Amino acid sequence: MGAASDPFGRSPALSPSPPSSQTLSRKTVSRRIPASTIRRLSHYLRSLEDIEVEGRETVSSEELADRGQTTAAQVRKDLSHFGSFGKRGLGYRVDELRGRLRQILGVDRLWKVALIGAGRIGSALFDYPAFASRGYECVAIVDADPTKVGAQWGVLRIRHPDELETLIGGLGIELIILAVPAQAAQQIADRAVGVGIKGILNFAPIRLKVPAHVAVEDVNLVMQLEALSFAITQRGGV
Amino acid sequence: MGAASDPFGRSPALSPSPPSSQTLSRKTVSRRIPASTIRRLSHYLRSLEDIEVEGRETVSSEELADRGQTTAAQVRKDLSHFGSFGKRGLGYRVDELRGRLRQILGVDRLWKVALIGAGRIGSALFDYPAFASRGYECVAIVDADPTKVGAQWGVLRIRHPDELETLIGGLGIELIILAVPAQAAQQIADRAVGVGIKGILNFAPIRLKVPAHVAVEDVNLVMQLEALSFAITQRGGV
DNA sequence: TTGTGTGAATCCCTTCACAGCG
DNA sequence: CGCTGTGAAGGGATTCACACAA
Repeated sequence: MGAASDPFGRSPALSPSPPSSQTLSRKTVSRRIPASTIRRLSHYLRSLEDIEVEGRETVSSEELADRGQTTAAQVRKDLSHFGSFGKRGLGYRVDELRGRLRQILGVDRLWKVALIGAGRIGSALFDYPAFASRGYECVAIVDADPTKVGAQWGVLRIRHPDELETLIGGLGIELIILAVPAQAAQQIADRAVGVGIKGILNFAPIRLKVPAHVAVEDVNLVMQLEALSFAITQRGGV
Repeated sequence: MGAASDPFGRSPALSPSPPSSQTLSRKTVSRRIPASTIRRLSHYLRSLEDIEVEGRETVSSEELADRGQTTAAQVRKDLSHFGSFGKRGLGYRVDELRGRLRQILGVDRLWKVALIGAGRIGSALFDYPAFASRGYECVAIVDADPTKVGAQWGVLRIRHPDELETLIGGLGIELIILAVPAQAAQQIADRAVGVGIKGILNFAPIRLKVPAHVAVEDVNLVMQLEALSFAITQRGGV
């Protein structure tokens, strides 16, 4: 199974396998990081960017907590997994913490992404500004529909699935966004894994089977809608 | 804060407020259901539909577990929150369990949904077959862009945000899909809450502030991409 | 005998509370 | 004095193990 992701609800924690030496100058990242911590780090990063725009230079764990619907203790505990970034009595330097979080989350570099599936979802995601702003760059588009193959999207031309391996290998693609029908998803994933893909953002409503070194994040909007209708239904009596 | 959702990482459990009498003939649903249980129920439902297509009449907790990347004990525990649906020595009747799950998740009826924001994401979601198959029907589209207002999408015409309250009230809309820019999201949410909306599927990367009786589910693709790059980055040493 | 339903045990995440540094 | 960093406590969710029903 994929390392990241909650294929749904499982995965209590991500294990950053080898503590390994690394750019991050911190206390040998403690073995197991809760998946929820990572999600929160992502929010802290966003908050820090907002705060930076507001011109502030330091933040307290409490303010970060308020903006993220957590507690100050949780913020500190989350950060403590990776080191000590704050100054007692003062708080955190906004720009410094932002940089640290970018390192930790791995968004201090460019990621080459392939978009597999140029349907409705695919087209919404292609060139999605939020992705680009975090260094995720779509460098290939693949679709099986013969009427789409060859079409020009921005600077890219839609490729035939036969070219999948060539594209991934040739362009140094590490992540794929899988936005194909459920029946096709596993097969595409297998092929991508075969040529060394490292992570999959999966929109197909199935749990992909991939080796442990491949990370998978599932996007399941129906599930989320069902979580809403459950909450609403339970609440009211019927 | 909204009842459902994990504005990110928090919300360990959803509380089905009043145990209340209800259609479901089960042992007065035990006070607190883990959010992860609900996510899994959603998967079980999907698996059951697949199994039904395959023509099987019963399933064991073990098979359900295999298809959903959980354990048999977890499946039984999840279901036990709502009653005893299986037969010892046999398993679960596929059609019966499917019906129960549909009741529990609240998808045994139609939900009227408004799509707020007719941009890339909105257009990908409009008429999304997976939504319709679960009884979520889009009955209104709203967008602030003057060049879009009035445009015809299928049987619907895009409406001006001024009409938001009228539409929600007049059409009996209970859920909104919020696919507008971050700056506009809170304001729209407030207005929708003001006219009695019950749930929000939120694509804006902010934590909406809503009263406790309103459910919110956040969709945050950047966060998921960051979870991938974190997992990948940690794994390899750099 | 098979596979469910469930208390008990375990594990992990969050919260608490405070020592300690700036 | 203020606010971080963190061991310890607490609370939930998952896993275990088995009694029991079909």
